[in-house]
Amino acid sequence: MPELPEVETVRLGLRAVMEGARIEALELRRPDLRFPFPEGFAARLEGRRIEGLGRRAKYLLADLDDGARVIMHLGMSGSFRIESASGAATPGVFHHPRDGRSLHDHVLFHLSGGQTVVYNDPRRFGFMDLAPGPGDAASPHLALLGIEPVGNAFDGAALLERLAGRRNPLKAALLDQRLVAGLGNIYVAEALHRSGLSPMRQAGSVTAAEAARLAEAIRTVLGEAIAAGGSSLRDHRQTNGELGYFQHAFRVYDREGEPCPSPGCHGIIERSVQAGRSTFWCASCQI
DNA sequence: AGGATACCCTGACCGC
DNA sequence: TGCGGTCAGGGTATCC
Repeated sequence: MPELPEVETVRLGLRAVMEGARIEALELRRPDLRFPFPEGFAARLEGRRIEGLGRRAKYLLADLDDGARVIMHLGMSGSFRIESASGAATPGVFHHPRDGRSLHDHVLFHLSGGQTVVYNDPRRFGFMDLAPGPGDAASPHLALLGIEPVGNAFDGAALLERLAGRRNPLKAALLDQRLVAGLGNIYVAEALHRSGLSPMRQAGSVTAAEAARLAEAIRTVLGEAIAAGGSSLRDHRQTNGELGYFQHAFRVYDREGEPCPSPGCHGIIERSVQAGRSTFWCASCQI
C-alpha cells in the first residue's frame, strides 16, 4: 500500500481532472471493497460537483458542493487511473478481455469533463466512505489520526512530545497512526536509517536532539518520495499509469544482506520482524 | 499498555 | 506445468 507519498502522488494526479468537475455517474461494479459502500453511495454522489481534493495521512478526501466529504483509502493494492473519452488502454494494466476492463476495476467516476477516474484494487483492502462534512471529527476514520508529518506543525518538539513515555519499540510507535499519521513500513525504515536510530529503541528513550533529527529525516524522505512520484513495488502507479521511482532510492528497505550505504559504515543491512512486519536496518550505524 | 496473532484478499514468486 | 508455502506498501479485532 501506498503510504503518504504514494497517496499524495495520486492526489496530485487526480486533482487536475476531479477538482471542479461534476460526477455525472458513479459506477459501482461490486457492492463492497473492504467494507460495503455506504447506503445510497452512488445516488448521493451523482450530480455533485467536486470542490476540492485533499489528503489526510493516507486518506484521499473529496469535498462535494453539498458539504459532504468522500473518504477514500487505497489499502495495500489500490490505485486510481484516469481514462480519457478516447478510452485508450493504460500501459501495464491488465484489461479484462470481455469488456475491455480490468477484473479489479471496482469504482468508476464518470466526470463532466469527459474523463473517467477508475479505482482498481486487487486485494480490496481499500474502502470508500462518506462523511457529513469536513473536519476530522466528522469521520471515525479520521478522528483519531495523529499529526501530519509534512505539515507545518511537525518538528522535533512535536515528535518528542508524542514519543514521551512510550515503552514500545520506536518502529511500532512511528507506525501508530494515532501518533504520526501517514507513515508505513517503508518510510519508517528509511527515516530511522537516515537519522541513525534503531527501530528496536524504546520510543520514550529518544532525546530531544534525536527527535529533531528523526523529524527532519521523516520530512525529507517523504518530500523526496513525493517528488519521485512515490515508490512502485507491485501496485502503485501514478494516475497517468507511470511508475513511481523512489524505490531506487531506498537505503535499507528490501535490501537485506547489502552493505549499509551510510558513508564510512561497514555494516550489512539486516531484516528482522517487529509486530509481524519486516524491519530493515543497519545495526552498526542505527543505535 | 502493548505485544503477538489472525484476518480481510489476490497475486507474485520460489522450491519441488 | 502445477502445487503448496510464503510474502506483500494497511488497518482492525481479539486474545494474552
